[in-house]
Amino acid sequence: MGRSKVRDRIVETASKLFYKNGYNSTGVNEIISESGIAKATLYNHFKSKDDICIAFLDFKHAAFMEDIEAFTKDRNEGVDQILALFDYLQLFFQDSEFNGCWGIKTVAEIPQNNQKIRTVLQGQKREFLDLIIALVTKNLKIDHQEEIKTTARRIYLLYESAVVESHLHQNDWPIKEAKEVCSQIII
Amino acid sequence: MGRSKVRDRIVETASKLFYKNGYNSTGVNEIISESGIAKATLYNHFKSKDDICIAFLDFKHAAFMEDIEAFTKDRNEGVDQILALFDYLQLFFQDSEFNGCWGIKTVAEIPQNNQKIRTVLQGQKREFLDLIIALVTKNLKIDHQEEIKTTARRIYLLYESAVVESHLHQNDWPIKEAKEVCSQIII
DNA sequence: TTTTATATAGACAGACTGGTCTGTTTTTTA
DNA sequence: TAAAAAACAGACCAGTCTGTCTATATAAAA
Repeated sequence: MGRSKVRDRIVETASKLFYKNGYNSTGVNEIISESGIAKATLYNHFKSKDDICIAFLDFKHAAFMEDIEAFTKDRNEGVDQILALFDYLQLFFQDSEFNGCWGIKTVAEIPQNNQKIRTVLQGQKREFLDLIIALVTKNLKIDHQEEIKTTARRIYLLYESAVVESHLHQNDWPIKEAKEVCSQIII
Repeated sequence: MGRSKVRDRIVETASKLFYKNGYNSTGVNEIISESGIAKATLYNHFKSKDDICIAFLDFKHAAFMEDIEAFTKDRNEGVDQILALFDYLQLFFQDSEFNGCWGIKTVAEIPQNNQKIRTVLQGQKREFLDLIIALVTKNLKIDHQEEIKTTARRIYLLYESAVVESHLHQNDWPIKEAKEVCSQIII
């Protein structure tokens, strides 16, 4: 998707800064000085800071989906592939750059009326839910479509709370507990 | 705790605006015009906007703890009092003023380095967890202290995800699913 | 080589922010 | 009634922010 080298560098730099310091705490001047490009160049590629925000969300989401898909695929088929979600999160948590859920935090920062960014995030979470649905379908022997969906939703909720709460409490007990509840659900 | 009528009015107005429109989107000028007080008066009661933020968090938290304690107490002893947490949330969700978790959203808005507000929120979540521990102790016949804590933490996680995700998806399925998983845990 | 597109640096506009200060008026207390 | 405390209005300050603009340099395409 990278339409140009310069554009990629902007998105990568902005993503790093947005995730580390927050959307509102990161000014466009910081983005341009950090990525070593001119302001006019930035506004040549993005019509507004909000547009960079969407590119940031897309960038993080795409990397996340790719990573987690690869990570789960490496496990033995069955419940392991589902529980791997929480092992992935555990690694993510231990990373020094872990800073919670970029999506939820970013949406919390933007004004209420900015529906576009909200919609983008909803779509991404929906995609993540679909990934879990695929995992459940493949790894658990469940007949009813409705039960698959329900199970996936519950795993999704557990995962999401594990991200947010491990970040908030600066401790990995939410990840461990969420994984444990998950295993109770799927076994 | 209301040290004065004026102070109370400031906190109530600021809380309403912070919760509805967000912390950064609400300026002190808006707070003073909405509450009909002078700017000097505001800065006579609070040394900075951050201080108003803490008062806001305290105000919302105190009301929440009081409400949820009263709400659960009204149910029959046993699992009902625990599941009532999610019924309370369902009512909260249906309220036109529902706007997610004020704490998580506010902390997401403030700069990384503002440790004070983070610490306040952690303390409040810890208090909420203690409330759940008390509920579990009272209503479930669990002997081991460690198992009580573990159970409470899991209920806490389910509740938190239900708040955040029902808000994000603008739908109450997270509340229903969280409640269902909770009942599986405690029965 | 000339043209065209895209990069550069950085000044600038204009709106908005949190917070201070002066001076006046009202309310409470003694 | 006199004194003290706390409210008022609002100008003002210093700084931040996004986004625009000018003018120049570079690199690719014709």
